[in-house]
Amino acid sequence: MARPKSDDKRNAILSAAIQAIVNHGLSASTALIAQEAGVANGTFFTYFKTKSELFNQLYLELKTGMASTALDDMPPEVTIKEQIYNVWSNWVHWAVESPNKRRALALLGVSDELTAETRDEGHLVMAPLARLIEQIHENGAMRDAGMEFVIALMNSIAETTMDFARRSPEKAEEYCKTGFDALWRLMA
Amino acid sequence: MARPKSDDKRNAILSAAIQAIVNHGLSASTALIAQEAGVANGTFFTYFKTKSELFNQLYLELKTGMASTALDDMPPEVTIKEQIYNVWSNWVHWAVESPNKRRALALLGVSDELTAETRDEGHLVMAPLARLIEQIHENGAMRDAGMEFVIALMNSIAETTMDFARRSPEKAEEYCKTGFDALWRLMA
Amino acid sequence: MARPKSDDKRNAILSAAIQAIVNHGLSASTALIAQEAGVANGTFFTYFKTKSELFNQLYLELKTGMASTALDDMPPEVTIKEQIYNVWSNWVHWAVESPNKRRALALLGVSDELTAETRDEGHLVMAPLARLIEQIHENGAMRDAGMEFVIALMNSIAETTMDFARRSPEKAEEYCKTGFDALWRLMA
Amino acid sequence: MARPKSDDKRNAILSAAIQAIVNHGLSASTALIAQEAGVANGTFFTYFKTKSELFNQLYLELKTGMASTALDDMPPEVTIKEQIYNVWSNWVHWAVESPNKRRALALLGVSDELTAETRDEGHLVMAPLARLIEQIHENGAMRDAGMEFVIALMNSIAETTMDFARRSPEKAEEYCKTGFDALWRLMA
DNA sequence: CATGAATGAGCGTTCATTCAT
DNA sequence: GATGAATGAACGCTCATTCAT
Repeated sequence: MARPKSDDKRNAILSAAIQAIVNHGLSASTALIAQEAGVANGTFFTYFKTKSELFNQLYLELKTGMASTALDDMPPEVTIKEQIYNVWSNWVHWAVESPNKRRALALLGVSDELTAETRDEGHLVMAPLARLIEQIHENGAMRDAGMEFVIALMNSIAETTMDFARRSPEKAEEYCKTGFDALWRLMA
Repeated sequence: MARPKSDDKRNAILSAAIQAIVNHGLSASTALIAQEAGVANGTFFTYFKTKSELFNQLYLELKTGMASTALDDMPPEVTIKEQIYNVWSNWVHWAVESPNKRRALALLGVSDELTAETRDEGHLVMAPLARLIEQIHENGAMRDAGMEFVIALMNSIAETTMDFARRSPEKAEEYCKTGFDALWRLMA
Repeated sequence: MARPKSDDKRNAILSAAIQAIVNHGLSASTALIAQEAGVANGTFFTYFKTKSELFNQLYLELKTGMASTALDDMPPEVTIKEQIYNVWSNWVHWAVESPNKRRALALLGVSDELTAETRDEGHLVMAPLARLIEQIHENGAMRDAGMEFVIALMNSIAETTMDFARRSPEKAEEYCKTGFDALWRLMA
Repeated sequence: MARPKSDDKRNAILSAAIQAIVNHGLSASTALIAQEAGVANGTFFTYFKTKSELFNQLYLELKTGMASTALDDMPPEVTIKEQIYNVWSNWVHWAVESPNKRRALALLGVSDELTAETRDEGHLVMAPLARLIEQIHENGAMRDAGMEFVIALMNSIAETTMDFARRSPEKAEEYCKTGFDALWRLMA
C-alpha cells in the first residue's frame, strides 16, 4: 500500500481535513473529514493508518506548500536583503490568501500529535530562508546570539505580521513592510 | 452554609487541571482532573459548572498570576527602559519557574473554549506593561505603526525568549537580556 | 422522626413535587423539588426517606384530596342516582380546577414506583362511591359482570370525561352530563 | 452498500426495547437494550439516532401492529355491528396475546418523548374503526356529543376490557363480549 | 480497493443519597 | 433539624478503528 490507488482521494481527504480543522478544531472527527471529502468512513483509513498520521502528513504538506510559495522564484541577482524581502513578502501574501491553511497549520503545530520527526522535517523546508538570514546575522546586531534564537524570533515576528495582514487585508502591504523593517532593525 | 465550598478543593482542581492539560492536552478528561485533585468525579461540577467554565477560570487565574508576577514591585524612580526591563525580566523568570503554568496557559489561549469576555479580561491584566511600552513607542522607530501591532510584536518576542530561556535555564539570564535588546532595537 | 418538625415544609415539598412532576415528569430531580419548595437539597430526605417514598405519599395525598372533594357533602335524602351524580359532578369539577394535581396523580398512577400497598390504600378512598354504584349495579344491565369490572369501566369513563372537560372548560358542564348519561346507560 | 443495515438487528433492538421497557420502564438504558438485543452499545445508534427516535419508531411500530391485527380480515358482507365486534374481538385477543407490547405501547403513549407528528400518525392507524363507529354514532344515543368524545370513550372502555381480559385470560371471551355490550349500550 | 455497519472504551454531565458542619 | 458539599454509579452519546461485504 505504498502509494494508494487514487491521489485524488488522498488530496480530497487532506483538503477536507483543513476545512474540518478550521471549523471544528483538531477534534474534528474522521467521519466528518471523510464525509467532507466525499468518501466513506472506512476509506479514510486506507489512505491514513490513523488520524494522527493524517495530522502529521497534513502538517508537512501544508508547511511544504507554504515554503514553496514563500521561496518561489528567488532572484539570485539581487542583494541578500532584497532576496529576504522577496521571501518575506511571498510568505505574508500566502497567509493573506490561504487563511484556512494557515489556521490549520497553526493548530497542528501546537498539537501534541506531531512526532519529533515530523517537526524536524517541517523545519527543513524553510532552511533556504534560514541560510539567507544567516548571512545577515553573522555580522549583525545579534551576532553573539545563536542562529536558532534569531530564526525563532524571525518566525514569531513573521507570524505576528501575518496575523495583522490577514485581519486587515487592505493594509497587508503596509504590515508586510513595517514587519520587515522591524525584523531588519532587530537583527541586521 | 453547612460545609462551605472549600478553596483548597477548588485550588486542587485548578492545579490538577494544569497537570492534566500539560500531560494530555485540553482533552484531559474531567474524571482525570478530579482524580488527580483527589476528589470524586462529581465534585468537579460542584466547583465548575462545566469543563468549559473551568478552562475559562483557569485561563484567567493563570494569566492574572503571570501578570502579577511580571508586574511585581515596579520601581517608579527609574527610567522607563529600566521599568520595562524589570517587567520583562520578571516575566521571563516566571516562565522558567512555572513551565507547566505557561504551557497550560498557551494551550488554553489557542482553544476555542474561551469566551470573548474571558479573552478581554485576560488582555487587561498586562495593560500596565502596555502603558509603559506606549511611552517608548510614541517617539520610537515604529511610531507610524499602530500600538496594537507593536504590542503583539513585543508579545511574540517575549514568548520566543521565554521558550529559549525555559529550554536552557542555565542561559536564561542571557536570553532575557538578548531578547530585551532585540525588542528595544525593534521599537525604541 | 414519626412526625418531622414542620408540617409546612412537608407540604411545601409535596406542592413543589406536583409542580415539578407536571413540568418535568417523574424524572424531576429531588434537587429541583427541594429548590422549588424553598428548602435545601438534603432537607428533602428528612421528610421523605427516598424519592420513591415521596411518590407514594404524594399519590395517596392526591388521591385522598380528590376523593374528599368528590365525596364532599353527600346529601342522604335523595335518590341513589342523584347521589352518584353529585359525586360525579364534584369529581369532574375537581379535575377542571386542579389540572396539575390530576396530571401528577395520573403520572404517579402509571409509574412503577408505587407499592402494592399504596395502590390498595388508594383504591379504598373512593370506596363510598363504589358502594353507591353497587346498589345500581346489582339490578342493572351488567349485573352478571363483576363489580370490579364495572368500577373500572366507570373509572375509565370518568377519566375520559375529565380529560375533555379540562381541555374545554367552557363545555365542562356539558361533558359532565353527557359522560354521566353514558355511564348510566352502560350500567344502570 | 458494504454491510447493509440488518433488519434482523433493527428488530432485535425493537424487541429488546419492549422487554426492557416492560421490565424497567422508559428509563431502561440504551446500554441494556443493546445488550438484550445482542449488539454492542454503539450499534444502537446506528439504527436509531437517539433514544427518543427509538421510542417514536417503536410506538408507531407497535400501534401499527396492533391496528393491523385488530383490523385484520374485515368481512364486508355483514352488519356494521358485526364488523365492529370483529375488530373489537381481534383487538382484545391481541392484548391477551401480546401483553408486553401492550404495556410498552401504553408507557410510550403517556411519555413526553413522542413528537406531535408521531402521535398524529399513531391516530391514523385506527381510523377505519373510527369510521365504522361513526356510522353507528350518527343515529345513536350520543348523537349530540362530538365524535372525538365518543371515540375516546370507546378507547377507554376497550383498554379496561383488555386489562381484565389479560389479567384473567380464561375469562377473556366473556370480558370481550361484556365489554362490547357495554360499549353498544353506551353509544348505539 | 471501497463501503459503511460494528465495536466498545471513553466522555461530560446528572442525580439520589450521605454526611460534615 | 437544616444545610449544601461530597460521592460515585449511571446515563446518552461519540468516535477511532476494524472488518464483513
